[in-house]
Amino acid sequence: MDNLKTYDMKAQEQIRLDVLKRSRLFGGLLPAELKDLIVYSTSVRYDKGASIFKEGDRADFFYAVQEGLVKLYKGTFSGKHFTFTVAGPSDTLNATAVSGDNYFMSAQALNEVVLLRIGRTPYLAFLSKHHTVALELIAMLARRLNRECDRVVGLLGEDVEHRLLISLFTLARKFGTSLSLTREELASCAGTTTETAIRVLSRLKKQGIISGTAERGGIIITDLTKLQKLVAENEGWI
Amino acid sequence: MDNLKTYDMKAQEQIRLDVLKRSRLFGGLLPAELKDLIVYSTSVRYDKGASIFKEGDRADFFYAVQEGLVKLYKGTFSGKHFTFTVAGPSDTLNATAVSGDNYFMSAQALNEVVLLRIGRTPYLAFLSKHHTVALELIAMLARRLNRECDRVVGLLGEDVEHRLLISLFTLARKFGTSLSLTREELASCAGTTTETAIRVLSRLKKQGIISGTAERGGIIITDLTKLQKLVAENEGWI
DNA sequence: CGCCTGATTGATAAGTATCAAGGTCGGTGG
DNA sequence: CCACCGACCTTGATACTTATCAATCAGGCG
Repeated sequence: MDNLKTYDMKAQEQIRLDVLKRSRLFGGLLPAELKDLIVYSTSVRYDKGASIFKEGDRADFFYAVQEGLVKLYKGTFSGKHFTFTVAGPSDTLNATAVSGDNYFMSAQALNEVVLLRIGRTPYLAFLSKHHTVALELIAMLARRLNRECDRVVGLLGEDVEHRLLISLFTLARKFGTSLSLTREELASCAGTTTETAIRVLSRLKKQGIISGTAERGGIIITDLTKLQKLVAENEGWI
Repeated sequence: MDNLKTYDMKAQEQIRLDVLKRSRLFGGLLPAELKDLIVYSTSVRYDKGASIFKEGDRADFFYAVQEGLVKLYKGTFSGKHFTFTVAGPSDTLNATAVSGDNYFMSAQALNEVVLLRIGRTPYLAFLSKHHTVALELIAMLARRLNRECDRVVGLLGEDVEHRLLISLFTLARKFGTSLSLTREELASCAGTTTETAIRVLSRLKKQGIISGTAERGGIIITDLTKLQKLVAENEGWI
C-alpha cells in the first residue's frame, strides 16, 4: 500500500516534470535541475467553466496546463470580455505575474482541466537561481508584448471579418482543425459579438471553408489552405 | 584647446550619465557602475519629423531620450498609424528590443531631439553583467504588457470620446497641461481620425476643459480636475 | 502675396452592435 | 420513453457610432 502510494507519487511527479520540460519557459533546463522545482508542485483539477483566478487577485501561485484548455481573458466594464489566448497543455498561465503581486488577467477552464501549480515563493526562488530561465522569461515577455501591440493595431485597422479569420487560423494552427469552442467564445477571441461571429461563420460555410454545423459547441475547419489564403490576403503577415 | 575638448567630453558624459541615472531601467545603479556603460554612449541629434528607426529594422542600437519628444508608433496597412506612447527625457525607446533582433515599432522625432545611443553589443553585455538591471527589465516588460492588454480592452469597450479623454489625461500627467501636439497626433494616440478628435475637442472647449485655440499645433488643458473626473467616470481606473 | 500645413465643419455612408424572435439539439426528470 | 427545459445557434430589422469625403478657413513662411 505504502509502496503503491510512493509509486503513484513518482508517476505524478514524472508527468508534471514532462509538462514543464515541454514548456517554453523551462524547456532549456535539464530534468535534474527541474526536480528542485517539481518538489514544490501539485496537480489541481477544475471543472468545465470553473474560475481559476481573477484579474486583481493576489498572485499566490504559478500555473502551467497539464490537461485541458484554459481561457485567459479580461473583462470590459460593459460586462463583455476579451479572450487574449487559449492555453493548452504545457502552456504557462501567468509566467509574467512574477513582478507585480496580482494577476492582471482572469483564467477560466474551458473544459475539464488539470493544472500544475507551484507556490509563488518557491517559483520566484527558482527563477532567481536559474539565470537562463530569467533570460527566457524576458524573451517570452518581449514576444507577448510584441503580439499585443500587433493586436492593438489589428483592432484599429482590420474589420471584424478579418479579425475572425485570424482568430480561427491561429486557433487551428495551435489546436488543429477541429475546435471545441462555442460561437460566443470565438467571438470573444476576435473582440466582437456572438451574432456577428455567426454571420461571418455562415459566410465561411457557404465558401466551404468550415464544415456544416459540427456538433453543438464546435467548429470544424475543412479547408485550412483557403483559410490561410484569406488571412494572408489583407496583410504582410501577423 | 585640447583641454577644452576633454572638458567638453566630460561634460557631455556627465549629461548622459544623468539621463541614464534618471531612467527607470538604470535608476537603481550607482554612477560608478554606469560609467562602464557611458563609455560606449554617444549623443545623436534628430530634426523634427525625422525617423529614428522603423519597425522591422535591425535593432543595432539602444536609445534613451536626452532632450525632446519621440513618438513610438506602428503603422496599419491602411496607411494610418497608432501611437503607443510619447517618450520624453530619460525614457528608453527600445529597452525591450533586447531579445528579438529587430525593432517592433517605429520611432519618430516630434521636435528637435537629442538621443543617447549605445551599440547593441555593449548594451547586451552590460545587461548580462548586471543582474538587477535584468530584473528591472522584466518588471518593465510586465508593466508594459499589462498596459497594452488594458489598451486592447479599452479599444473594444470604450467609445472614441472616452479614449481621447484618457489620452489627454495621460499626456497631461506626463508632460504638463500645455501639450504641443497637433490634432492629428492626438488622434493617433487614441486610435481615431483627425476629424473625430477635433469634434471631441470642440465639445471639450465648450465645457471649458481645454483652452481657446492654443497656438498652432498645441492643446492647453485649463481644467485638469474636470478632465480627471470625466476620465474616472466611466471606469474603475486605468 | 501665395502656398502649404493644420484646423474646422458638414453631409454621407459603412460597419457593427443591439434588440427581438425563433429554431435546434441534448440532457434530465417525471 | 417521452416531454420539457435550457443552452446554443441563427436570422432579421434597426439604430448608432465613427470613418470618409468634401469644402472652407486661418495662419506662418519663403
